[in-house]
Amino acid sequence: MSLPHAILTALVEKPSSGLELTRRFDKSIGYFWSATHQQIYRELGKLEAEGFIRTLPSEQPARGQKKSYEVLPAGRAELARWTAASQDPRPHRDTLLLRMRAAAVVGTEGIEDDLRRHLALHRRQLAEYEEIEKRDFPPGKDSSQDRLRHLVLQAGIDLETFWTQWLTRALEEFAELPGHETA
Amino acid sequence: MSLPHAILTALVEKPSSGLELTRRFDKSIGYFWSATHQQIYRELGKLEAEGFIRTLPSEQPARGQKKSYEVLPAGRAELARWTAASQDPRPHRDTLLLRMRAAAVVGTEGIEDDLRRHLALHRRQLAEYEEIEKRDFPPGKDSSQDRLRHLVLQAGIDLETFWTQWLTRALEEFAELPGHETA
DNA sequence: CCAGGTTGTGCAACTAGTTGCATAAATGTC
DNA sequence: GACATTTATGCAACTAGTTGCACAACCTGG
Repeated sequence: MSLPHAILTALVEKPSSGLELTRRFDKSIGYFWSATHQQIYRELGKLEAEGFIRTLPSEQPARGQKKSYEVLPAGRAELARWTAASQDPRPHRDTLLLRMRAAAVVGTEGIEDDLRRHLALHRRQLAEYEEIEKRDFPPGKDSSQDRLRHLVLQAGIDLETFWTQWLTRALEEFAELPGHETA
Repeated sequence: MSLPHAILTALVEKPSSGLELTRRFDKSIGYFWSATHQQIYRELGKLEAEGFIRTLPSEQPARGQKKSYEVLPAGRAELARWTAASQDPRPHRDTLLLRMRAAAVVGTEGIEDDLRRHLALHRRQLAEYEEIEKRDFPPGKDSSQDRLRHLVLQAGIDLETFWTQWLTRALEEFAELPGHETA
């Protein structure tokens, strides 16, 4: 299971409260491991109970009161252990490909608009990644940390590039299908 | 939710028993929507209760006795409805990218072997897809159905190609990192 | 000074997916 | 014909993730 480790990583990078983590999961970390605020609060509770993190001393705990966490040595050790441990790739699920396959047997009626919508979303995401690359990884920034982080971003860029290309191609094929309406 | 629709698609393609479906989910459909046999049996029960599928008449139902299902008109209609309905891409989770990001803060100790292992797995999968392409989509087979199915397979090929290239590049970067052991 | 929005934390219930195990029939084998 | 293996169906319990809602504190304008 990966959510606790995603949180530990985020907290090692910078101690944060639940809401700050939620926001960071909406970008950055969330690009390849999403989580809702409820998952995050629940997990923070568990991680604290296990002695992997603790609340920053300064703040007094009260409901509706900001509560920041930092990673303890045990948490860092657990993160290192998990990172080094061998793991099988998890089976991969993609609704759009499934729908394409269904469309092959029940007809393509209606799916085309959604392909266009997905194409727009992936183009937007790609542009966002390229923006981040320009901002955070100018030439010359190449400490070990920077290189690893750049590699991760590169994976995001390549995946979005794949989707835009594949969707473009799919839409071209659709245009050539018999019975297709040409505007 | 997509599992019932994955099952409907598989059953429209060919009526099957639970175990046959399980086997088909281990390849083909399972390449982009995996499921265990327990998920499948549970879902078959629900789909039957909802009137989307029925057991093939000939067979008598008994535990340990093969029981095949076919799709009813209502099931086909539901599949068509679902296929055409607009859906947001589901957030995407990747443990390996998460571990790379963790490695940037806790060190790359130990992760390299696993990258190599993943590279081998993705190469194998890519080879398998290319085999299927050669077998099932020789030039000239291009009915609408074939073209759509080929498109789906192409996505699989492109994704595995991406992973092999990205992992190769990641391993090259690792080799250049300071403190890296060169054999 | 209080009504309404924003920020922040959190519980409870639900849906989806996984793991482990039980059971029954058919088939091969000594 | 007893025994092990394979084929096939299925239940129960668990883990992971989502959705809907409640609640407290703070901040801001009339």
